[in-house]
Amino acid sequence: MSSPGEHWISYTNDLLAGSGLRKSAARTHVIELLGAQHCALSAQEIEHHLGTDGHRVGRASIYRTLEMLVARGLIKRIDMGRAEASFEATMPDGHHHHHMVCSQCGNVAAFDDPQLEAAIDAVAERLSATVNDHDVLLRGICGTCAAS
Amino acid sequence: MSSPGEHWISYTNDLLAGSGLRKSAARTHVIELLGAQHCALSAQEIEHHLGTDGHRVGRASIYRTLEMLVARGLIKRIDMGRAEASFEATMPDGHHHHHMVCSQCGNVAAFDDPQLEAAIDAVAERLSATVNDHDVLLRGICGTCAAS
DNA sequence: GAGTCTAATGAGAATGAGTCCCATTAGCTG
DNA sequence: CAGCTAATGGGACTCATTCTCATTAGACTC
Ligand SMILES: [Mn+2]
Ligand SMILES: [Mn+2]
Ligand SMILES: [Zn+2]
Ligand SMILES: [Zn+2]
Repeated sequence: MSSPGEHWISYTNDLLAGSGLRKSAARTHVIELLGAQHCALSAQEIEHHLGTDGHRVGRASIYRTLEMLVARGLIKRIDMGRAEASFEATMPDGHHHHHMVCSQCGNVAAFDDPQLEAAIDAVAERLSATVNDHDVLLRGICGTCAAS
Repeated sequence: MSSPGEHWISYTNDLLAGSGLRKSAARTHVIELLGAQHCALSAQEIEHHLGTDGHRVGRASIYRTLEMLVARGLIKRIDMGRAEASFEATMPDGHHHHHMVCSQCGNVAAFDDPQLEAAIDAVAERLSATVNDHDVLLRGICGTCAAS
């Protein structure tokens, strides 16, 4: 059984293998951690998770890897209104989700909505400009906070 | 002739007048600058504009004013992927626009799309959570950059 | 396997947006 | 005008992110 995350990991490794990049433990660990996630992680969370897993990686290397992956479109930087940015794998088929942040507890929920995607494509069509990426962030009250 | 910005300024001043806040030059200048804008400004841009206009205001007061206005829903904090956040007036009738950033030159264009708003309302309906705000950011190539 | 070249690493310094502190200024009320 | 205290602003501080640079370690040759 190969999860979508494992698919992304091998896809990413294959892509990087043929790019003149040397193999490195630091990069491998960051990529495998990102691939194991179902939602975004911040640089700090990555540093902490890797440390806990016994695969400590220098902060500079984490940021360098993230920058490199963003530049190649393999991950996406996501800003959720917090102090630090988050990063998540981008599926090669373009499939993705967006986020809703609870303004009370800060909890983040992912959602996937084809009709919203269609609406955004339509907007891009209406504006006569080339749109190649978009962010959507909803803010509101999550279920847990609503029941209080 | 009263522009929408002037309307926002008086609306804001009226609202603040009946809130136990003292009148202050610093706050007044920030509010008038924001009201004169048709799109978002960063704290740094505000500091610079006010300095140029001969109305220098301390950085701390600028941030305090922005925080206060955000807390009362009079302005909105907008993150456009840059290092600093931007802020723009929120019209009392809820009317607003979103932004498209050129990934080449960084230029920002505002757009207003009722159909997109309807689509977002529909998403909020589908998720069974209370959604009370949203951000949308498009990234792409602007007209100027496309012609190069 | 040793030698060479240089990409990659990581500790720590540097940067910079935003926050905090606190002595001073200036609205407001009587 | 006096007294009270909200508001100001210079500058210290925080903390995410970037930069520096001496060291490590892939990859390729012999
Ligand atoms: Mn989408
Ligand atoms: Mn909208
Ligand atoms: Zn919540
Ligand atoms: Zn452009």
